Amino acid sequence: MEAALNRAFPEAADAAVQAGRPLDPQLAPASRPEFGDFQANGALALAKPLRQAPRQIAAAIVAELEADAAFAALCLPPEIAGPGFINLTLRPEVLAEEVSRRLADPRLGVPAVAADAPPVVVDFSSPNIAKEMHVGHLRSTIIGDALARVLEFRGHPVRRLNHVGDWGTQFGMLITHLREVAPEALRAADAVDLGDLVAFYRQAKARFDSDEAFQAASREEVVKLQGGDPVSLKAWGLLCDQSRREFQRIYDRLDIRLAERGESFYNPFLEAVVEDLAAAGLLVEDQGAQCVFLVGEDGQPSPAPPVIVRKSDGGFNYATTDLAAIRYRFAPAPQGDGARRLIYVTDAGQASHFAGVFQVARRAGWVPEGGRLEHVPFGLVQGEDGRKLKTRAGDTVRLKDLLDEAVERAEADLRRRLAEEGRQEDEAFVTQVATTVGLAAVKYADLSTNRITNYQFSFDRMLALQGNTAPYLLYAVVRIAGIARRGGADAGDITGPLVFTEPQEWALVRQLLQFDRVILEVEEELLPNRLCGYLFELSQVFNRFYDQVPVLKAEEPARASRLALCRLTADTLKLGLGLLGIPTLERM
RNA sequence: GGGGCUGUAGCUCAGCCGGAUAGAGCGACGGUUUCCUAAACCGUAGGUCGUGGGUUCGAGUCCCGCCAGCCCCGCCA
Repeated sequence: MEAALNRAFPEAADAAVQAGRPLDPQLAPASRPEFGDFQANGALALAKPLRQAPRQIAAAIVAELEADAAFAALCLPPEIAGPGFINLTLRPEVLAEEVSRRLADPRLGVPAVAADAPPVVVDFSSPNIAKEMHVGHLRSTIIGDALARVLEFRGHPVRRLNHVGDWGTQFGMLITHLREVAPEALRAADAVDLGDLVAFYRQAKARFDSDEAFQAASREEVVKLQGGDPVSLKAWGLLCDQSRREFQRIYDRLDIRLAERGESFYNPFLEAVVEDLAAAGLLVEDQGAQCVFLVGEDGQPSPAPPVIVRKSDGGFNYATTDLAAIRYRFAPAPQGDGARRLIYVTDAGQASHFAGVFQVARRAGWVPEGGRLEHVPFGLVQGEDGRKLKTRAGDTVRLKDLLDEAVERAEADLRRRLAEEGRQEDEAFVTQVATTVGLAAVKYADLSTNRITNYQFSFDRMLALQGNTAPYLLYAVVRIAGIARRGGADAGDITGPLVFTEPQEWALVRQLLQFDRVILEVEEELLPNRLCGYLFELSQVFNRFYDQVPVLKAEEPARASRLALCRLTADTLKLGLGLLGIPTLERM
């Protein structure tokens, strides 16, 4: 629809400006409903260069538009408003036809990219082995999954990579410590449970920070591990397996698919990374470490600390691993992923790290023509007191506990409602609804705010039944399902043209037809909250329609047209929520 | 000290390439149910968009300064 308008507009615009200069019509969606569907603001900008009144310029453009048959078939006569805005309104029959088309289209009007599109890497979640997943992993996991779903729906081959922390100094610490306090954990699977492992890790970290002998032993252990010592490798493998199973429980619960490719995967490439950088003349030795110094936008040396790719003790660090990952992901198969876009979903605190690493990768020539390298930062999860979310005891909140509580609260809420309404439902229903609503609430609350700002976590707000929340959206789907159950099952076979008369119907039509634009925007901007905002508005518009316009009791042909609108609304909500990783319900 | 992010209604947040009268939700106050799930809908009140300049026909949005909060800053990730 926008494309068609874009085709129609420049022709007229060019004609109008034959005597002048190139023209940007500044075509945009209307800022308010009473201005129609689109508005063109270009006339205002031209007033000065053309030395004409803006309304006069607008009138000239409108005259050209009206002479264009293709335009006239699409839009009602344009209106000039205010200081010189041109307001465009699509013809009702054009809108109705587009609704019909989408009803028959499983993609709901969203185009798919070419079948041979190159892979996109989405790097997200990335917990550390030997630690439990905590609230800090929540946002990366949920946002990363939603972005991956949107990109997959668009047809991109997406590599969902879990860059788990399974390598490096931390393992030296942990193995060294375990060797002393719980050697059985290094020899047999599941000798200690993960909770204990977490405690051991904490102890190891404390010793590492305070005990120089322990520090040295840990470093030595890392060297042995990186050198392929079989005993160390065996211990490492056991620890990884154990953590992996715990992570998988969370992922299964959240319905998140993820391929593990931890830091250790890049181990064989680290040496080559440093060699590449040396060959490119980027490497400088400083205080015994191999560094790449950064430059500012102007090409002058940057005051930012250098990226260290080889420590003074000869070991590699995370920057080296991240560089190896970039190199591998852009490199053509089979020695790489052949990707053209890398997306990193990590907290905003790592922004400067990624800025540095990305710059080094570019200067090393690893980023192909047209390759995109994007850090998708997000803010902290805060408690309702505005500080970093902690348990009452002051510990970090385990992800498992957080999900449990959301589901428990959803269940309590549901049972209270069932009692109030005197409804009888079996236990399977209660479990199903509580699980779906609770997890949906957690995901949606996170996704619905602009990710860059800190996010204030509140069970009460996310589970609220009104407002921009998962339960509100799920309820809209349930209402439509109710209509379908009571006689709307034939809504699929509309043969004649759709007929709409009520303003609430047109509002719903217009909202429904925005879906494709929103998806393309999320694909580009990587902001899932845009999709949430759209779905919330769609639910609101639908609820107004539902409240004020009868469907099943309407006379034909209105009844069939309204049923069709309901179906397209349900399809859009289900698809949209699905792209956020949220399943829907028929009843709740 | 350097860098990044944030600052919009009492609270939580939107605000798209700079467009017309600043947008929701919650909370407050008032109203709506012979009707498809009222978990809904309608209305009222509530704003110096942190602040001072600048650019522009037009600035919450772009540029510069300042203030406040949070985060990051060489061999952890």
